[in-house]
Order: sequence, then C-alpha cells, then structure tokens
Amino acid sequence: MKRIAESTVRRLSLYLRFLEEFEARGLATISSDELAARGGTTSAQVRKDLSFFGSFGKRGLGYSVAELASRLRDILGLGRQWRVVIIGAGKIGAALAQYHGFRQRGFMIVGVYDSDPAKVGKRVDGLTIRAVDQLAADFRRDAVDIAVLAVPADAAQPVADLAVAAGIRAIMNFAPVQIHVPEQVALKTVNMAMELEGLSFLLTNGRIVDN
Amino acid sequence: MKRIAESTVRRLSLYLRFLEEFEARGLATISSDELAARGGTTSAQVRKDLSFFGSFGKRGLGYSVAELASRLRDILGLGRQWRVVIIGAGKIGAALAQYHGFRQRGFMIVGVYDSDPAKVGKRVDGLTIRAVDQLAADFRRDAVDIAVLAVPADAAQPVADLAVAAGIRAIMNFAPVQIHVPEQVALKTVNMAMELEGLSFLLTNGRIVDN
DNA sequence: GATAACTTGTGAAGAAATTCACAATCTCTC
DNA sequence: GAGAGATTGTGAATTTCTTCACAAGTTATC
Repeated sequence: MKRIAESTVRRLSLYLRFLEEFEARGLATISSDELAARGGTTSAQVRKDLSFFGSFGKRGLGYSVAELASRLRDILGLGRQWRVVIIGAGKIGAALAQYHGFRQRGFMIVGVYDSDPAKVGKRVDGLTIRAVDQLAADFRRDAVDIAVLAVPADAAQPVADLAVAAGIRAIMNFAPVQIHVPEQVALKTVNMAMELEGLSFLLTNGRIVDN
Repeated sequence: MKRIAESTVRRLSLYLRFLEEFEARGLATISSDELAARGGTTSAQVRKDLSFFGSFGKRGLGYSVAELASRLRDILGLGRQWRVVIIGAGKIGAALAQYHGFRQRGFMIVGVYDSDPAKVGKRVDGLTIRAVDQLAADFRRDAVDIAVLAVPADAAQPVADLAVAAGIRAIMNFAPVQIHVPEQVALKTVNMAMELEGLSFLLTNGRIVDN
C-alpha cells in the first residue's frame, strides 16, 4: 500500500463529518463537487483522496452518502471501540474526560490518572482517578489503545516513557512540548501555544500574498 | 514577500522553543545541525526556513542563541501583547482561561463570554464572565485581537459570525466543526476528534510503509 | 599568514502534493 | 436505443516542499 499523507487522512476525517451531516438531512447521494464545496477543497482533491483506497462512486451519479460514510469509517478504523486513558487530571485532563464527543465517536475513556496523591481516589465523570504508578499494571488488563497526555511540560516525556514501557501504541500529547517515542508508537501533538503563535504570525505579517 | 508555508511557521515556533531551552542552559551559539537534531528535522530545513526571512548566522560559527531567538520572536509577532477573548465558559473555555502559559507568551486574556445567563457574572481566573451579546460593544473598547471559540458545535458558526461582524481579525476554533470566515480573518481550528481519528487511522493501518 | 576544520546560505535537484483534463461510464429522456 | 448531460477515476502536468551539495565565509592553530 502506498504511503498516505497526513493531510489526506485529515481530509477523510472531514469528509466523514460532512457525510454524516448530509445523511442527517436525508440526502442519498453526493458528488465530489458538493463534498469539496462543503470542505473548502476541490473535487479533484476529493476524488484523489478516495482513490488511494478504492473506487466508491458511480460515474455520472456520484457517491452513495451512506456507503461512502461507512467506507470512510472502515478506512479510519472507526468501526470499533478504542480504549483511551487520560493521564493528568488537571484542568485540561478533566475537561477532556468530561467531553462526551469522544465516546460518541468510539473513543471510550477507561481510566484517568494523576501523580498528585490528593487527586487520587476522587472521581471525574464516573471514573476514579488512579495513581500514575499503577499505569503499567493496569494497561494490559484494561487493553488500553491510546494514552492522552494532559500533564505539565516537564512531566510529559517521563510519562510518555512510562506509557511506552507499558506497551501503549498511540499517544495524543496535549503538553506544550515535543516528546519523542519509538517509531512504532503513533504520536500526535496538539500544542495550543504553537497554534496561537501561528495566528500571531498571520496577524503580524498580514495575509501573505504571492510574489 | 514570498508566501510562507504553514509548516515553516510551525517549525519556526518550535525552533524558538528550543532556543529558549538552550538559552536557559547558558549556551551562546548553536548550529543548524544541533537545532535540527533537537527538533527532529534536518539542518538544511532549518537553514531554508530561516532564509525566507534573512540571514541570521555566521558561517563557520552558527547562530547566536539570543539573537536568533529575538529575531524569531519578531518574525512570529511575539514582540507585543496580543489581546484575547475566550468565548464559551464551559469546561474547555474555563480550562483555557486558567492556563497561564498563554499570558507568559504574550497572549493576554481580556475577556470571557458565555451565552448562559446562569454563568454570566461568575468569575474565572480573575475575570468576570460577560454575556455574548456584549461582544460587539466590548470588542473595540478592549482592542481585542484574537477570539478563542470554545462553544458547542452548533453555536460555533453563529458566534464566529458575531466575532467577525465585531471586527475580529483572528479566530482560534476549538469547536468540533469547520467554520467559515472571510479570507482576511485568520483562522486556526483545533479539532480533537479529528486528531484522535488520525491516531485511529495509524493504529488501524499500521505504520504505513512505502511501496 | 597559511592550513585545517566548521558551518552558513542558496541555487539546483528531487520528492511529494495538488490540480488539470479527459476517456470511461452511468442515467435520463424521448 | 440513441443522444444529451452528469460525474467518476486517473495518468500527466504543475506547483509546492524538502533535500542535496557546494561556494563562500569564519575561527583556531601553528
């Protein structure tokens, strides 16, 4: 299989969201053009993105909304439940734990951890906060797939190492630092400071014009 | 001026973070090679990124840590304070309002808004929550630069429209939907569901190998 | 002040992503 | 069942991004 660009995966995710909208509105079929318009891209881009995975449309007609949505769910691996733990029960961690959009999309939060003994034992959204030390012991038992890191900057790497040692396969990092993991571990970082700096750059340099 | 790629801006932001680390460790100069190693990129990439903005190094020697950091701050527009409002005082909004990393980097939170009358008047991190209706009236007075959207999916577009009408120039969107703004308004979206789906894709399709 | 050891800045080459453009195919209508 | 109209799937062209590779400049050493 050919290497798939990250940008392609992001767009697939978007397309799926739009398809669900269209499905809710009762539409049965949709063209690459309509999908592109909704997502701010081009019809050629939509068709190329899909072409990496097969051919799902009918010439002259477009795509069946329900079928394409289902195919995209398969491609994105959303046909199953993913078991997620949140490490760090501070403001961000707690907010994430209580965000029900995750469960809705098949990401089930099965544990919340913190290193602060004062927090251990308290409950967040129906889950009891456990000590980080227990991580390794719990991981296999709970069949954890994904660890969400919501810890302070200086704790991020050590905690990531712990999770990797416990056998985690994917990490989503909200700590404002770059962390390093073995390459067989999937990693995504969301760094809000960096995003804000991106806005700052745009504001400072104006809309950048070619030439 | 040539168009600068978003990926370049993200890397500049990273370089700055590393430079601050190096500065704290008392290093005076650094080579593109060392900077690249820290950031998981190549020295050629570092030099190319910087070359869009000028030439800041000394051949044979490298870069002055302090000077390059200062230049990057200028390029990224971090030499000034940016005035930020957070719209939506739910879990995410409140967590963001209390995150002091922003202030530290020059992003000053000057207002928190919510549409829920029950929340209006309460305080978050020293700021009184105001009604969304007041947005337009407050914007100019408070010289707001950036609006952070932390509202539910269905409120995102209407609230963004409100902010745009009030004259906002940049929006950072945490709502799990795509929003549309006029092209002179800078927009960044952080969609956690989408990031998780990216991980799901990687887990499902394995590390993707070329060919 | 000549030589060796480094390291930048940048055109040119290469790779990757996007867009173009059109043959192939499907539906609908008469 | 033939013709008109629509839309896909995909090689080829184009554009964008990354890497290569090397001349030019700097410092240190003897």
